[in-house]
Amino acid sequence: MAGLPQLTRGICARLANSENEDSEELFNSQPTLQLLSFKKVPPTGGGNNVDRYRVIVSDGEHFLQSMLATQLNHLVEEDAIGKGAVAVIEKFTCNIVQGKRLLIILALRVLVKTTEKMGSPGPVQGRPEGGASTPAAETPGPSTSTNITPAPPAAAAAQAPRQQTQANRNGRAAAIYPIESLSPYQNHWTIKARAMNKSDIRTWVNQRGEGKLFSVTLMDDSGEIRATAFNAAVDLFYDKIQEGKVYLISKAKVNLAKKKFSNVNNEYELTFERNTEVEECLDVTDVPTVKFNFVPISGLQDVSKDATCDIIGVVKEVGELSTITSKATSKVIPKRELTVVDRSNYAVRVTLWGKQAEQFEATDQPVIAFKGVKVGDFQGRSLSMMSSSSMHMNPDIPEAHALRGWFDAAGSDQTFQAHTSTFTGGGGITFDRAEVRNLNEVKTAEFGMSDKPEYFCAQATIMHIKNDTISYPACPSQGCNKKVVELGDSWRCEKCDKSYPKPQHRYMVSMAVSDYSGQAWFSGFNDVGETIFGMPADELVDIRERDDSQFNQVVERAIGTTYNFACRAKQDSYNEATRVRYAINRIMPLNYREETKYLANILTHSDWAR
DNA sequence: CCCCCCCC
Repeated sequence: MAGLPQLTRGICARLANSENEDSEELFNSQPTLQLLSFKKVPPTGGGNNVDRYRVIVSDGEHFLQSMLATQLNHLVEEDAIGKGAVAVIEKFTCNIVQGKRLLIILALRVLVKTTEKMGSPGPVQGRPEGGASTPAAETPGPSTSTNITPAPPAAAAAQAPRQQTQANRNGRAAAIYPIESLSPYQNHWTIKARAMNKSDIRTWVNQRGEGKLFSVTLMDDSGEIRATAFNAAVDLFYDKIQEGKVYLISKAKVNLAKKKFSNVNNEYELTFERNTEVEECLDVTDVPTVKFNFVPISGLQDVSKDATCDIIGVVKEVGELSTITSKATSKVIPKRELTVVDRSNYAVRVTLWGKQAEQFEATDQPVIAFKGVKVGDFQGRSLSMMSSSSMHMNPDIPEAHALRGWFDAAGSDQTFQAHTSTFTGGGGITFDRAEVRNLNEVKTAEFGMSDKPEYFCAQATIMHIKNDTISYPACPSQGCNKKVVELGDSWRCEKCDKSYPKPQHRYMVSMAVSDYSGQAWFSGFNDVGETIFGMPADELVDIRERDDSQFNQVVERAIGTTYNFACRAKQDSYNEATRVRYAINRIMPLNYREETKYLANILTHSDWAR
């Protein structure tokens, strides 16, 4: 084996049995190992959507499972490391996965690439007693201290007090661990992370007592973790930690995160304690600012209620500042609604609360990225800011620039589809190909003949629009939609018990639609009118009053377009006659890319293709 | 150790 470096014999067994050996000497050693095999592991869904590499490492005697930290993936992808490579593992940590120690490789340096397997490693067997007395690794690294677990006597006594100075004295940077490597099983770490989303100080009072807390999300290029400080730790760290700055943080407690309370993508969370060390770091290279995982607004229908998501869009409208009274606490809370649109041609309402609602100012329809906003089902889909959400106006990211360009060029003239609510709490709010019926079938299969409404989808073309009444004058107060009556020079809403100088017209459209099998009359409300006419009802009413032929043109233009519909069929009695009426729950312009994909898929899988 | 995030 001449010419090949020495492997750090025995290290695999020590690591495999290291639960009783939480010694910094072991964890700070830099063993030389051979990388025997690589396997790409697809994302599990829980984490960030990145492939990972499982690597079998060998010390010549035993082999051991390990994972590459994702920031090292490029080494595999660029073929810098591969089967047989011998490397110094410069930094690593261990997690316990299904009762087994799993080595996580955080940094490595390749010594030599060879295909020759060194030694004849076998599996680590049993749990040799006295693991701590196995010979130390050949290349001990700098030591830092442990703060909880008693390490084997020799190591612990000598090193405990040396915590902070060690790194400086060696003239080496402190060993920085990526956030993704943090786990409760390992406590010698320092992270270098940007503080994002610092909350206000909140107080609580409950049966178990009272206190105060604040929390902050810490982020580096490997991931993010939520950190919380309670009581005395609030005084220690609240002022020190500032939004957007980068800190070296160590000795915080790592706990399992309670997933249902967090939208931060980490299994764990940190608690700042009295002895936690937080030091601002001025070298902020490679510490990202914010990470987004944007969902198109059209895609919100597939995000479940109460989940959080990231959205980026143009603020089409800024609502007035208003207030609501919380039912639970009867507190009065300021709120403001933004209407945000994106290139999916959907609009969604985002609610800001409290100070943020009061202080919101936007000139000129800015692009805003929202991180961690909560998805609600009001009017189909709505979004709401939470304390852990953040809002980033005109962020300097490609998505924002692309949106700006699109909106300024074309988007501002567009009409946007809204997520619409279900009327009865049943299905039928989304277009679903599995639910598509041809119109002949709809009319003959006794759809909607029962007492309950029934739902179906259709792909059909507008053939005719009843144009005598296409809209009604509605109450302008948000969400009321009630018809108002003209009284003198004002318009009265019975429901709101208020008069308004002007109504807001809302569409109520009846149209004949047709597919290859037949024709049916569908009716739709405001969103349907806006989709087919491409303008709000007020505008079309205005056109009609000014110029009837121009109005007819607008209506004519809507004829002949094909849409995907989600409909509700329901029995209805009118003038003593019972018939079935078809209401449009959702109308979707055809997405030809999607339609083509669907058809191509049918062709590929049909008998004709064989 | 919080875990509320509101209303239509």
